[in-house]
Amino acid sequence: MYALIDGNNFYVSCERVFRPSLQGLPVVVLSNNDGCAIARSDEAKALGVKMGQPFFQLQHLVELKGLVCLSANFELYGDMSDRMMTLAAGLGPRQEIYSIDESFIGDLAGVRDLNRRAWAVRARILQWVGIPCCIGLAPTKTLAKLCNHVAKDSERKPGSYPPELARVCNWQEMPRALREDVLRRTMAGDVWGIGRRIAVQLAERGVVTALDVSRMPGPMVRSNWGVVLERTVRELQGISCIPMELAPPPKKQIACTRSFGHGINELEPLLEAVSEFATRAAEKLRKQDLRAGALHVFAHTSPFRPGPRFYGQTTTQLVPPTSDTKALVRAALGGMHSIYQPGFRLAKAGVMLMDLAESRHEQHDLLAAADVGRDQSRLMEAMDRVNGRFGKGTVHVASTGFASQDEAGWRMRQERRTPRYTTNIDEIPIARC
DNA sequence: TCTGGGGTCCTAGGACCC
DNA sequence: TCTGGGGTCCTAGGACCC
Repeated sequence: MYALIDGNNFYVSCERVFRPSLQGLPVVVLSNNDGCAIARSDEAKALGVKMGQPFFQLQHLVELKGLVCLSANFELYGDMSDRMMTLAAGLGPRQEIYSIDESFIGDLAGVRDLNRRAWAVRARILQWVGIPCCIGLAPTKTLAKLCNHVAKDSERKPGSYPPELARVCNWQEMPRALREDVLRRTMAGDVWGIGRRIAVQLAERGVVTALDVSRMPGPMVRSNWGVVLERTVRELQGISCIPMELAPPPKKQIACTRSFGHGINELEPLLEAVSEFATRAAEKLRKQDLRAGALHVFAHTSPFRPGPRFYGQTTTQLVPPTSDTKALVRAALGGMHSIYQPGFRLAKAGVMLMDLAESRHEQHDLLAAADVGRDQSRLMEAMDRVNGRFGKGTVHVASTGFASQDEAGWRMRQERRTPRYTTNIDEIPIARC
C-alpha cells in the first residue's frame, strides 16, 4: 500500500504562505529568466493559463484579469519542501521523496486507521508549513498518483466526484463501480508514465481512457511499446511493479545550463557565463562527493527566433577525474573556445559533468606528485566553506568576471522574485503590531 | 522584444569479443 | 543449398518525469 502526498500548486502555495493577499487571486510562478509559467493557482488555471506557456503570451491577462506573475524563488521552495517532507514522512515507515513537491510513503499495509492518519498528516502540513496538499492511497504507485489527481480534482471542482474522494482519496475503499468510473474519467495521457507521444499512439488504436489502458493485454503492450508501458498497465490493474526508492541513487550526470537574459554576440561574456556554470556544477559535484570524468559544454541560438542557427557542443575527457573548480572551468573554457563561432546571437549555454564516480574510488596517477591533489581538495573545501558562510561567489575564479548582477547582460532575468523569507537573514519577514 | 532546467530509463543497431 | 552461439559495450534516439 502506497500514499502519494503532493502539495497543491506548490510554488504558488509557497508564495501565498508569506503573502496571504495572494489568496483567491490568479497567480503564476515563472521559470528561470521569467520565461514561462511553471506553476499556476487554480484561479490562473481557470483563466486558461497553460503549463509552460510563455510569459509574453500572458501579458494581456496581467492587465485584463489581474494575473500576478512572480519570478521563481527556488531557494524558498526548496526550504518549504524540506519542511513539508519531514511532516509527510510521519504517515508511514518508508518515504521516497519523488520531487520537490511530492513524496511516496510505502509499506502502509499494516497501518491502522490509514485514512484518519492521512487526514491528520494533511492537517499538520497545512497548519505547520502552510501548504495545502492532497493524498492518494492505493496498492500501487501509479494508482496512488491517480488517486491523488482525483483528490485534487474533487477539491477543485466540487461535485465532479463523490465528496468523500476530495483531498484524501483511498482506492482500497472505493467500490468496484466507482473505481471503474474513476478510470473511465481519467484520460490515458493523464496516467503517470504515459506522455504525449504514447497517448497519441494509444488513441490511434482506440485506447483513450485509463480504463482502456488497464484492459490492454500485457504481451501486446510489451511487443508494441516495451516493458515501461507494460509496467504501467499492470500497476493500473493493481499489481505493484514500481518499487520504492528509499535513498536517491547517485547522480550519473550533473548539469548547469541557462538561457541568457539577453542574447550574446561576443565570446567574452560567453566565457564568463560558462565559467560560472562550471563553478556551479562543480559545487554540486563536491556536495555529493563525486568526481567527473568528462565535461560537456554547449551553446546555441534561440530555436524560436528566425535567423541563422548555431548549435555548438563538445566533450572533454578529464584525466584524472576531478571535482576541482579550476580544472573544470579550464576544461569548459577550452571547450567553448574550440566550438565558438562569431556572428550568432546565442540564447543559451550550459555545462554538463558526466562519467561521475565516487571520490573514494579515485584512481591515482602513479607519476603525479602525491600531495598536489590533496592541496587542491583542501583549497576547494576552504572555498566551499567561505562561500557557504559569506554567500555564493564570495570567492570565485577570475574568469567568471566581476560585473555586478545588473551589468552582466547574460544573467537571467528575475524581475519579480519575492524575498527568500526562510533562508536569508536579511530577507526574513518582519511582523509589526 | 519575449519561449526553463535538470534529470532518468529503454531500445535498437553496430562493433567487437571468444 | 549449406556459413554458430553467446555475449558485452557503446551510442543515438526516443520517451518519460517534475
